Amino acid sequence: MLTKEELEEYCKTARESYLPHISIDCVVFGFHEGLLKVLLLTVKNEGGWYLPGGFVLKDEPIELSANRILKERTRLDEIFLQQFHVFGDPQRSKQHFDMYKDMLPPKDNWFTNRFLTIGYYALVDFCDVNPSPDQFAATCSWCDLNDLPELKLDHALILKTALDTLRLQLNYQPIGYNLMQKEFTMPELQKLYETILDKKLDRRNFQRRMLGFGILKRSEKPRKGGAHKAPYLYSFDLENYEAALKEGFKGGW
Amino acid sequence: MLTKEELEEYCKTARESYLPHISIDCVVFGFHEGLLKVLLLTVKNEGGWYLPGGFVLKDEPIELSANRILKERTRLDEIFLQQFHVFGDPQRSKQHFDMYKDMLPPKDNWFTNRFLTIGYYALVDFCDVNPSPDQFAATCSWCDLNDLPELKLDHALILKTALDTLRLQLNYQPIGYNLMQKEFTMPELQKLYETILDKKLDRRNFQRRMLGFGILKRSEKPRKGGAHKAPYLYSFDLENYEAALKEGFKGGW
DNA sequence: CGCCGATAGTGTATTTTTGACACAAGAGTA
DNA sequence: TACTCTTGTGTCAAAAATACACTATCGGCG
Repeated sequence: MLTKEELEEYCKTARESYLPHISIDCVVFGFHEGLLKVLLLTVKNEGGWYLPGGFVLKDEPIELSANRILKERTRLDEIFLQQFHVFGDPQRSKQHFDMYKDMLPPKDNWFTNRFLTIGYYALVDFCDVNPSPDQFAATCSWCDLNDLPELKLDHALILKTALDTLRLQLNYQPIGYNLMQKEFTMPELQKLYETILDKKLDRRNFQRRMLGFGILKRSEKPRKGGAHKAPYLYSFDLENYEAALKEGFKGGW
Repeated sequence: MLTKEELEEYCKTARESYLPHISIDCVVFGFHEGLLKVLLLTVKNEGGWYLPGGFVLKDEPIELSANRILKERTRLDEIFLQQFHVFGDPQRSKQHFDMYKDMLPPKDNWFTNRFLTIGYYALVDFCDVNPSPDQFAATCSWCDLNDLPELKLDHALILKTALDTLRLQLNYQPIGYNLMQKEFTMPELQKLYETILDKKLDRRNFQRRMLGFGILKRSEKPRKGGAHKAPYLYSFDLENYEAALKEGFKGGW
């Protein structure tokens, strides 16, 4: 929560720099140890969790806005970002900023405006990311999708919509490629599919089908270390992968 | 094109009523005689074709905006509308309204603002629609998708994106239901699928598969009149249809 | 009235893909 | 070396997709 002076300063800058009434919220997905994760923030001096979000500069393409916002708020840069929905309920942020309501007259107060928010989902390699909060955030951390805290605003809806989109686009977007590490085992990839689809898959049929797409390259050396049979390592054959995505992977899961 | 007085009046009303920097454009699809059609407008005293579009009232949910805009501009009401993409290039409308640029100072001039536009696609029963232009439009008419005029602004991109979305969502949205008349023949439905997918399908396999979904009811009486064997009439079994859509029709085309 | 052309309805053999399942192989551990 | 756990691979039956051919019925025409 901001002091009156901070609020005034912030609102002034915001009005000068950003398009009014428009925001962007990002759902950043990562995958680690068989679990889907989302990057969430908490705000200083305030309880509750938020998706990383921000505003659109007056002369900035929105794709770049989304990228910039993520970079500013989480230090992530040049990652896979995909617009998925606009949330335009006039009430969606109405009560939320009540705390600032009386500090400034409505016409000066950026936060009592109505905001449409454009939802983007992002896919990152969990291991590449070292979440670190920006000046406004107290914390920035990965949360397990199965164990989410309560989210502020309509961010739970945005998150759910992102997840539904992910599920629907699994055959048309490079989701595996962007969420997995460079090299991975077949069981790890299967776990990702199972998590996104929320459904158990048969190990052998999954492997047959995946290999059938012709988008995987098998590395010579298996991964050692576990107390079991060493699994082969795979990586995506980017050329074939992209060609296959244009058609979509046929068949359902 | 507006006179200076009309422009002043319009800008004043717009600033009072609408959210700035945000617009909505609608791609209205219809299907008639085996061809996909799109509803396009021309503007009075100006060449060129546009998608029907408009603005969001300050306190209006965007879904209602889209509905209202279509109603105002084309008299269509309560039709299937689906948000599909936001177009946010800062240049997308920059040059377009140059004709109004010098009539009013930039801060008063609604049209020299940057606009993000939210794309909606709409599906209507062609026969229900009697296109009629509103006060701003000179004409409002169906255009064949294979024979489109040149579109203003980035409306060609918006239209193409809508069409791509339609193709991807064919198995998840009630596209057939909303584009076909209440009763239709199997070859007519097949033609719709062929048109959207831009691909020939086998008559017999199409029929078997469609019937296999269990979403069609066959009417007792066939359609008479043509100089050929009378085809059966079908209609959608709405209950099964909606249940099936939740899962998605499995398999590709 | 019967034949023709065109379109619609239905069936069947073949191939491909899915789904279910079992066993062998390798790596660490006791 | 035997055991456990996990991964890799093969096989068979069922289901689905594909390719293709025949029959039925309408209106029109001689």
